Amino acid sequence: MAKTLTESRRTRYTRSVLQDTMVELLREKSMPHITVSELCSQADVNRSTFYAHYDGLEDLLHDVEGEAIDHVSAAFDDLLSQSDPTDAETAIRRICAYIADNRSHLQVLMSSRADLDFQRRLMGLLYQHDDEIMQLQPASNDPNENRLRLQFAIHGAIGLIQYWLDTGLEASPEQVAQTIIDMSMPKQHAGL
Amino acid sequence: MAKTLTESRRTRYTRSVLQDTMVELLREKSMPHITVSELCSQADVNRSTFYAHYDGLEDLLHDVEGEAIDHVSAAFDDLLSQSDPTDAETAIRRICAYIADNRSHLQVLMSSRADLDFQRRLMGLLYQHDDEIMQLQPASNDPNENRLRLQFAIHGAIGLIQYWLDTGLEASPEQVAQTIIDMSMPKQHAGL
DNA sequence: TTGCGAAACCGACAATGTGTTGGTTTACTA
DNA sequence: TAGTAAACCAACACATTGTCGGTTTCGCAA
Repeated sequence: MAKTLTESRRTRYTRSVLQDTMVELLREKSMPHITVSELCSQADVNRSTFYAHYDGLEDLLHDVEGEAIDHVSAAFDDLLSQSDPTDAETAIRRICAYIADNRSHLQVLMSSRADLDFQRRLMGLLYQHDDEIMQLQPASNDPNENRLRLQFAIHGAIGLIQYWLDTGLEASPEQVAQTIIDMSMPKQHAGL
Repeated sequence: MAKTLTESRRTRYTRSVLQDTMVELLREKSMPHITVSELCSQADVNRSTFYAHYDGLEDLLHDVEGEAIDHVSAAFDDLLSQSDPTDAETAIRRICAYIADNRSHLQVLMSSRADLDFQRRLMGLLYQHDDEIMQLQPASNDPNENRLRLQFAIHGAIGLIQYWLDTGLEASPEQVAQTIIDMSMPKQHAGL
């Protein structure tokens, strides 16, 4: 959120309408094809009012994403605190279950219609827990190698989840979780 | 390319200037912040002329990507025909070497400044060779599981390469290739 | 080499979207 | 219930977009 406006019932309602409309529009078309005018008209909010709240469409989207990120982050911390800190596998399974439960918003934000910002921020979240992910892999003597593997694992996991959401969650959460776990553990090799 | 125009020295030149300018601009700013006007001014090409060749900026970008895809695809087929068809690992190593050699264009097209189209088309290319990739993995009885693993592997590989390009190719091609190979082979598990 | 035709240039057009502003109306809240 | 902040409204200057009809330039082929 860019513009700071007093927090009241009315402002909260207006913001929420704008946010919801943004998500609705993102179900139909991709970001660059959405205009402020059309959003306001569909949200039944005056265009001036929109600019009183946000700098532009990206700003609004960022706000929507932020809210989702907060939810995910909270769920994350929650799940990780519950499970044995050494048990990364359980955490992954729970995360997949969480995604399945909250598909509606995530489906839109993870799709290619929105920014890449959400994916980026999600990756940032995963980086904060990189030690748990590393745990799935055999420690390498070369720290660079670990970084490359982490990249592969995070992109792979997010890509897989995106595919999962795009295909209407055909696969079960357990199946997805297991795939992530299996694939995050590389085949051992003799080294270069 | 949308508009069909006779192939002549002049048209080829104009197209190439427009394409090059697009890539230049993409080095500075992302797609939605580029305008037709600015592109034409920088390319020193009349705006009408631009519209004689392309429907819009996306169209032009698509053209640029198409050319790159053609190159990559050709290199792909070339590499695969040279190497033992059962030897996927060698092919991956050669692909990484190819990327390192042609970094300049790929660096831009793979970045988040451009479309996601290029990534998508690149994935499509990989799908055509899914059997080679599958080869790296233990066959599963469940075809769905194979699909999920393929998703993970492809997204992981592309994400890793993107990271590699973004960080100015710090790692060596061999290192990247080896990481892809290692990570595409999942840890065995007892099944669900 | 020259001349024809296609392509590039030029200026202008309506249409659409963007931010911003000053003034009015509505509704929460103290 | 009165005051204030937020929402509405109308209008603005500005930029960009596609699309014209007309002119100039260039290159290929006779």
